Amino acid sequence: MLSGKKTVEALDRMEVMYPDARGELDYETPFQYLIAVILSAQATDVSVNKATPVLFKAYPTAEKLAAAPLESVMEKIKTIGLYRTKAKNIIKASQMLIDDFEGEVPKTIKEMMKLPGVGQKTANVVAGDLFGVPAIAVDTHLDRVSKRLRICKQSATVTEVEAALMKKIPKERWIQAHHTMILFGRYHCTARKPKCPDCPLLDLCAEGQQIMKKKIDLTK
DNA sequence: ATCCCGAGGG
DNA sequence: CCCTCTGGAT
Repeated sequence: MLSGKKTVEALDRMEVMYPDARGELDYETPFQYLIAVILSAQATDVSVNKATPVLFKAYPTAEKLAAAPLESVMEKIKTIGLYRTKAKNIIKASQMLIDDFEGEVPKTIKEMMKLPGVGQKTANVVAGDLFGVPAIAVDTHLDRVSKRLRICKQSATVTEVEAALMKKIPKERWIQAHHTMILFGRYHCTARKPKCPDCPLLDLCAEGQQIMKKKIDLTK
């Protein structure tokens, strides 16, 4: 298992690679950010950014989206995928914002998770980015990167990955670490063809060294 | 554990 | 063709 000290060292090097990492979803209001993050589940932010301008032009506020016809919303977000579930979720979530949260995005992770389509990961992202609530949202990239670096064990659940990261990374760095690790995972430590030969973290990475060995063995 | 689910990359 | 994408609900 990678120590806390080496985990921070790994994070430092990732921040050199991605100095100004931040979310890449487009939005204009807190409400729109919440919706965009809900829509980004199992989808690329590129595909979300392609659909949301049309959606937010028609339904820019919780009031508008809460009253929107299901068919119309489905059609506008169809290209994102998982569109039936997501259309229902964002309409219902908008209705709940009006009915239960005075039309505002709730300020706590616990309250946000009452909204349909909002789980631990989405709530962490939104609370962190909108309200500065210290949190580390573990998505597919953080999960993969953490396991390859052995920051946590291979079998760790999302909650366990989150706990390991929170333990090993200073609290004031949690939110930035999330964005940095996303970009590192998205563009460098990719799921399929990770750029291990060109990785500044290779000496810290158990998986990377294993992958490199296999390549050498294959060429042999 | 399984379903949802289109777009893009390899 | 197959895999992956800032997951969540059942």
